[in-house]
Amino acid sequence: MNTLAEENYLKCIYHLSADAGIVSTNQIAASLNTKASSVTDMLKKLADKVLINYTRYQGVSLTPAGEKIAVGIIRKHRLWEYFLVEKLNFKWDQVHDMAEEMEHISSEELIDRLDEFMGHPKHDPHGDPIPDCNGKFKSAELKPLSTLTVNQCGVISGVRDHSSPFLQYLEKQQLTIGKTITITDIIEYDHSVALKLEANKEIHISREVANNLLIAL
Amino acid sequence: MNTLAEENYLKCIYHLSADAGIVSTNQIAASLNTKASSVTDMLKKLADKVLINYTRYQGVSLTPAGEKIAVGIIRKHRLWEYFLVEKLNFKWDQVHDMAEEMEHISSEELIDRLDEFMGHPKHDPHGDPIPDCNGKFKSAELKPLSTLTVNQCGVISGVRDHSSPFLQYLEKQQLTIGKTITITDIIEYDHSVALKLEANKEIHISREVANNLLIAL
DNA sequence: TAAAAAATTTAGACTAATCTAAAATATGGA
DNA sequence: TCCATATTTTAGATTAGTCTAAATTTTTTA
Repeated sequence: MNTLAEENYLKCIYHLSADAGIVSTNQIAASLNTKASSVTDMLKKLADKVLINYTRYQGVSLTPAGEKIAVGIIRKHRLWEYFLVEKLNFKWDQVHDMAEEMEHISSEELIDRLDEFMGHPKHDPHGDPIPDCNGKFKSAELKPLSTLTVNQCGVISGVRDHSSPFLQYLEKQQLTIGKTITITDIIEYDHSVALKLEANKEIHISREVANNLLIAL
Repeated sequence: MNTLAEENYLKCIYHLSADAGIVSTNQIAASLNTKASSVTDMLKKLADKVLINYTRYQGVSLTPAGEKIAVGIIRKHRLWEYFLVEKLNFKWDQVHDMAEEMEHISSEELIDRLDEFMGHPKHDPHGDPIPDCNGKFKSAELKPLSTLTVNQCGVISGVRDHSSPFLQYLEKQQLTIGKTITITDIIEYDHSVALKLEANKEIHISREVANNLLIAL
């Protein structure tokens, strides 16, 4: 079908274009830890396969065919993450690298059966939505915690940073998916945030943490 | 660690040396559907890494390090096959190609947790023994059904041919792992075998089938 | 709006894994 | 034991993906 490298480029372009629409060569190079010249080579190949729209110097976007492949890989990634956490008892900060390998197992039937085995979960352990077998999914309207105001209340529903250190920090602070929080104070000076957890526990987080925590109102 | 190709060569050499001890370049080429010259190149690389014992024109065997890697891959393959059949309800003739991909997922912790999740199974769906996390396993003393004599009785415990058509045929004849059979007749003319299944059902199989069915006495 | 800076592409080279064709070595039968 | 045949290795080429360095194009800014 497609090579490992091709799949990784498509997935990367998909994620980057969520923010930007059109994605630049340098963005891809930075995201994949490779060089811009390598990216250019691959873009030509993907354009030949009609998986991306590409004109020299003008950046790229996915074609419908390319997007379909990317979403399929993301579906696999998130289902395997769910499996690793729910069935094999891994922590949410341990599963990313394993899922990064498992997302390239090719069988569609395998992933559909895995989906069924787990009861068609709607979200992965980090709160990201899992596309269904047709690639459909709706991403909830989430806002960074940093955009809330005092007394606003919401449910932790996602993260913008998937790194282990960040996830471990959240775990320690009990700031995990599904928890309800209420903003009690916002410090003008450094934009840090004080908030109340369910058991009335008060905690205080930096602006950066608040920026990377996504809340459903 | 090691590349996909290296892992496949090591696994292949492991399987071939079960019969022969020392394995020839041509045997490997035939088994991997590649050319002898490609095999020679890879053998040099594996010898440099001290994963095989290799002298030009003299065939190869695995070093302890090479065998350890091969057994690790086989452990993964068989555990994933067990998972696919027991948890995702695939048939025993459907799982080989998927496991062929999954055996290269690198995490040791993943495979150990999978092993635990499934209750440390001792055999895969085809009756092959699953090495434990130290690479230890004992293969039962199995004999091809074709070597039994009239009135001998035993339990179907393995197959020598893992191809879908053979496994599907066995399934249809209810000749599956764990079934007890008794030889009722051996036809001199073509060495075909008549046998009795548990429910006193009588069936008749060719010499070739009898050769590929492994029995524990 | 033109020069400087940044981004991108091209050119040429490298590695891993493969191939074909030719050369070298081993083996088995007369 | 020697030759024909089979097996294996070498030589040289190819493809995918990557790299560095140089050239080109775009963007910024003065």
